[in-house]
Amino acid sequence: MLELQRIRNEKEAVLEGLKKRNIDATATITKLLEVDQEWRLSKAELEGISAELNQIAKEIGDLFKQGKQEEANAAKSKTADLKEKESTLKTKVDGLDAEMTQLLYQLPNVPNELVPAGKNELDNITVLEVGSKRIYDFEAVPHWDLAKKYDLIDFELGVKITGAGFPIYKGKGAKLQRALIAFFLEEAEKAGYEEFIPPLVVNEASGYGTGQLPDKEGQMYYVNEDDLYLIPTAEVPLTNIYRDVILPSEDFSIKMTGYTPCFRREAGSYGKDVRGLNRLHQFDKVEIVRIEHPSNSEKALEEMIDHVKGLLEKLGLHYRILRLCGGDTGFASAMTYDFEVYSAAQEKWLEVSSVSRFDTFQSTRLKLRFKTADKKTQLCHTLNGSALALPRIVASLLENHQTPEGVIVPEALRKYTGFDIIN
RNA sequence: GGAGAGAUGGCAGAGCGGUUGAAUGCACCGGUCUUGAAAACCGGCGUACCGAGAGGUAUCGGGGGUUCGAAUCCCUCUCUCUCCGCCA
Repeated sequence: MLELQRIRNEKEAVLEGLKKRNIDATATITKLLEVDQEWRLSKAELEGISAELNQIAKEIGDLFKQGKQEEANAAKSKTADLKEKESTLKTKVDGLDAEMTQLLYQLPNVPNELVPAGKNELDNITVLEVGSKRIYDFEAVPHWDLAKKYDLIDFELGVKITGAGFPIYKGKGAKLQRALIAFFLEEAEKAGYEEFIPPLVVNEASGYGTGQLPDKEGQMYYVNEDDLYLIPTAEVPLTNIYRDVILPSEDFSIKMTGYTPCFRREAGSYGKDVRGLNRLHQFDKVEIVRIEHPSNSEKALEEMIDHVKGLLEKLGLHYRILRLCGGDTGFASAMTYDFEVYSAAQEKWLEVSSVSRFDTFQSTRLKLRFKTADKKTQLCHTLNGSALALPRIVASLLENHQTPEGVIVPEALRKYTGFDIIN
């Protein structure tokens, strides 16, 4: 959620920034400022009346103490009118307040100055490409066929047990999952991230905290009986650890990591994009989350990017990094870098990681703050990234490391898998 | 699932319907003392919003009610704890 203060003070800059998302927020913001203006006036009036009532109540108390019953009772009669006004104004102020919140929820984050304007993925900027497309001297096979050939993943069996999008990993396929998770966690630990194992279901407040609610309500699985949501990413429980927290000093840098399964309804997906491991309802992911002083979030983002680069390089994957354009940047994000690995077999780039800085967009909702040296409270910045999500990494590994003899396991992974080839 | 108890400031823990935004202790910050530290003593110490400021308002789990006045009374929801049952 954008800070109201910022919209008041930098209206033009906010509008200009949102244009990069192809959003003309003029109407919303004009309305918002109107409501805000009225809210402030009404609130001032309300508080004046409350003050008056408080004053009278105090006087009545004193009169009773002095035994002046009659005067006290006389004073009581003065309040009826004020109470009536107070009640009306209270309703009005609450209504305006709710209206502002509603309007604020509609506004996405303002993109960072580096974010290019643009509509969709075509406008993203490739900032780096490492490696080159592999040339095959045989027909490259897509991962879903490889998974079948080597009996690694059974998609049909998953349909039987649960439904489409819930694959069953078996044998070396299962072990590869476990190896990747261990590898990613250990790399994160080496980079200074503390490991957490959070709950896989969260309450409503947590959903609002990181911005999944109310924007993406339909994307999460919902447990009606207990009013809980299955997490779509470890970002939700990990970041919410710091909901309603005021860090005691401005000297902090919180680095968390966690492996969790992730659950996404993916309503609206269809066709080729969902083939094989490309899009699942349940998948595994190691997430990295950071909570930073505003002055450090730029550096933190760089570090996270370097971390993900390191992972992909250790896995021997050819990849590129995109700086997403305004239109492709997520609702809550101020700037997002996507990592994509090229799949020759599918003849397309697969998104394997997304690293974002949210600035104060999440911490506004989370009420995540820190104390400055002069004892003021100030909002923290939050960031997060996948490091990494498994399915498309598995797809990439299978497709890019395939040989006629089998799939070669990257060196870095072997100590976790215990085997060096899948055949 | 059944029965009971409870929810107050960073923590612990008082609180009669009327200067209680809230005693007290601990923690924390500043100071005095000390060569330094500890101890002792003095002072400070929640959050949010409105306001240029003075100041005002709200907040004792959430919501509603009674009252001139609610942390204190009533209703309701949520959560926590204890015991019993069930179970990994």
